Amino acid sequence: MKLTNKGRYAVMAMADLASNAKDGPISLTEISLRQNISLAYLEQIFLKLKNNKLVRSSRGANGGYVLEKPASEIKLSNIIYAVDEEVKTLNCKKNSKRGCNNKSTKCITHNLWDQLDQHIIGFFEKVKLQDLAKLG
Amino acid sequence: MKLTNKGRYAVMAMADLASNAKDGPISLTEISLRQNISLAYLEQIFLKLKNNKLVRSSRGANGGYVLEKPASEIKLSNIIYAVDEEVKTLNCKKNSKRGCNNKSTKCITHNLWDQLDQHIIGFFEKVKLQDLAKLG
DNA sequence: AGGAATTCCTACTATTTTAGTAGGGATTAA
DNA sequence: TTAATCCCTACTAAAATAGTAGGAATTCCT
Repeated sequence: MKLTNKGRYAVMAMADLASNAKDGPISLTEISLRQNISLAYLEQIFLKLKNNKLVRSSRGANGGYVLEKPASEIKLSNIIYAVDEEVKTLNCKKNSKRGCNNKSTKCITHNLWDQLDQHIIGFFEKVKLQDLAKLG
Repeated sequence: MKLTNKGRYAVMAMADLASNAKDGPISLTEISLRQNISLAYLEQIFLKLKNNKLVRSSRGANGGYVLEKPASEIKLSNIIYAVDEEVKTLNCKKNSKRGCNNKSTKCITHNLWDQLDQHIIGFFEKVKLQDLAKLG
């Protein structure tokens, strides 16, 4: 599973959005200052969040982002998935001669890693953005 | 959490040791062939496994490795820990000005990530090497 | 005694991934 | 018209990963 700073930043930023909700949209500049994440990096992250329909944007001055759905309906797995693309611990490389080639006894750990993935995904499926906002 | 190929190889190799146990020690050459992992890489891995008292070695011709303890007493977390050193998803960097500095509201995800670590560790704590050997 | 098999140990290196920067364009409110 | 903001792509530096290389030490076997 790719679980990096980018994923963490995304969760942080979304939690920020949720807990600082106001009338209009919230600009990345604000989030950048509050969460101490570089603006340019946030832009990249929000591009993906937007493409995954987790936030809605309005452009121009006073523009910014708002949650696309209520915080109670956004699962953390959605966020992680949006920015990290794959929610798998490790791919047993398809065309590699090394390691797992997914047949018979070669990769005894294959199933194990799959199970772990499910575990992690399950964890993030359970927690909603709303749950996090309470902590902030 | 650092959960890479090295960790997976380590688990594979240990499972191999467990399920191919015979009278004498098993050489890395054998494991290398069976599991399709380079010998030199296996050597590095087994150095760590040995330092962590998971295997015992005998040198020289006909040398090799045996499990230090019964497979029923070796937890996967022991193995992962031995080769990957840290079992944590992400460190909120101590001296970084970026991201979490672990005070107040800055890092709302800090606790979350800690919980996830516990989840993953718990997973690997439950499974014993013996459980894996059955699969192979 | 000598050769082959094996572990032991350290250092190096190529590749990939991550994290972040840079720069310019498009849009909108005031 | 200007400033703020989103939008988008490309680039880059640093870190981590995966693996190689090479030789030393040890032990078995003939």
